[in-house]
Amino acid sequence: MSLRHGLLGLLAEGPASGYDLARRFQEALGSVWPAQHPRIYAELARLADGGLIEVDSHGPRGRKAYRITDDGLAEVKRWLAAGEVDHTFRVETLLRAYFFWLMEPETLRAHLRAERAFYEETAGTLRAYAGAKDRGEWGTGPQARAMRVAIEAGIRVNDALASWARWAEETDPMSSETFGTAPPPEHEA
Amino acid sequence: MSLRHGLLGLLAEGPASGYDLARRFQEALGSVWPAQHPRIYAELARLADGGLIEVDSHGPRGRKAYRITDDGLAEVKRWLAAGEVDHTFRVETLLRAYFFWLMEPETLRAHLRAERAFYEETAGTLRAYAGAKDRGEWGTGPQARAMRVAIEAGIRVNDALASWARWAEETDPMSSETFGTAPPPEHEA
DNA sequence: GAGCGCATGTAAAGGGTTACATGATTCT
DNA sequence: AGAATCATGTAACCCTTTACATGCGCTC
Repeated sequence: MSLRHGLLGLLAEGPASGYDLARRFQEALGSVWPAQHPRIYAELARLADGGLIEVDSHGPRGRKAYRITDDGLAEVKRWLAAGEVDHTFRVETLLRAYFFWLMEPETLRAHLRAERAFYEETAGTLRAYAGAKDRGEWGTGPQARAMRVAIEAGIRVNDALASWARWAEETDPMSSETFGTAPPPEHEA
Repeated sequence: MSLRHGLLGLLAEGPASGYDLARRFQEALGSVWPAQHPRIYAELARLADGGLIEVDSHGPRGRKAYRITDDGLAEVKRWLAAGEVDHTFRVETLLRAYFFWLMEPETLRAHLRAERAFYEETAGTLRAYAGAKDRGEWGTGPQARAMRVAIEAGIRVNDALASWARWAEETDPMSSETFGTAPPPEHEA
């Protein structure tokens, strides 16, 4: 359950409404932690109930902005400091790989091509963002720096998966006698 | 909802009971797709209800082994062939990176060290598995080859995250004036 | 004044986790 | 005989997704 802490973290940057948070979750964290508005509104109500956030202001069409409280800020920091990191890696691409042996060779090749294209494109997009950050186009404050670090992780992971898909295409492991006879693959960049 | 297809995929290798599947999900897919036994038993009941699997045999202490049906096999293959891959990347490490700016410098350094150690160790373990596979110690059939490909993805992703954590430790982005002034980082292996 | 985007929510159904419960077999 | 482990399930709770519902304010 990290939606709770994700919301607190975003609110630590400044007051925001449920609508804002839904948009920012989608844009900034969407590929890492999807969250739809119903859950966000529900969680905001719970957080307000627990005194971790409070209503900051009322705006135009029923808009309600929340502000993080001292208790709330302490809670995010506690969460970040506590080492209990869940290292589960929920990525469908990896799950599917276990079942490649069930696929027709041509289907598999098409799949790997598409995957590689996707990860290469994503890595490229992230690199462009990173470049903009490095040129200071998004500010140089702590948040911008943290975002830069997060983007770097995204670049490296997407690169890794792109290179994996390329490797899998090239060694064509499911239709040849590659394994059990050939030397282990080199781990190039 | 991929537990359904994960179960079908495992059953495509041969009959198994809910208990078996829970163990295999934990061991083989646990770091990628966690699944607890209550959900597995429930899903098996649903799959049997839909005619995608059927009871294969009854064993010792109430053991019920299931077998995949032709419909079930067709359904996994359909799923694998359909290109609708969800590229969401649910990894808590990445989520936390967005909030690094809320951490004390020493806490952050300790966190990055621990993360790097974890990913390096995991990559090492996977490399050992991969070596065993390459020596043919786990057979050379289609399943073993698919497993090898999946492990390769794990190695590359864990390496990527280890190298990211090392990079973040070294550039110390949250306590220095690295960004907005320095040249972009090199993307070494 | 028509239409779009803002903004909040409820409802229903399903997915996932944790705790509880039970009994059978095998091992020592 | 006692302990460990095999094996299946139910119950409660929470998280997540999708669909439905509503109304305000701005722009054209």
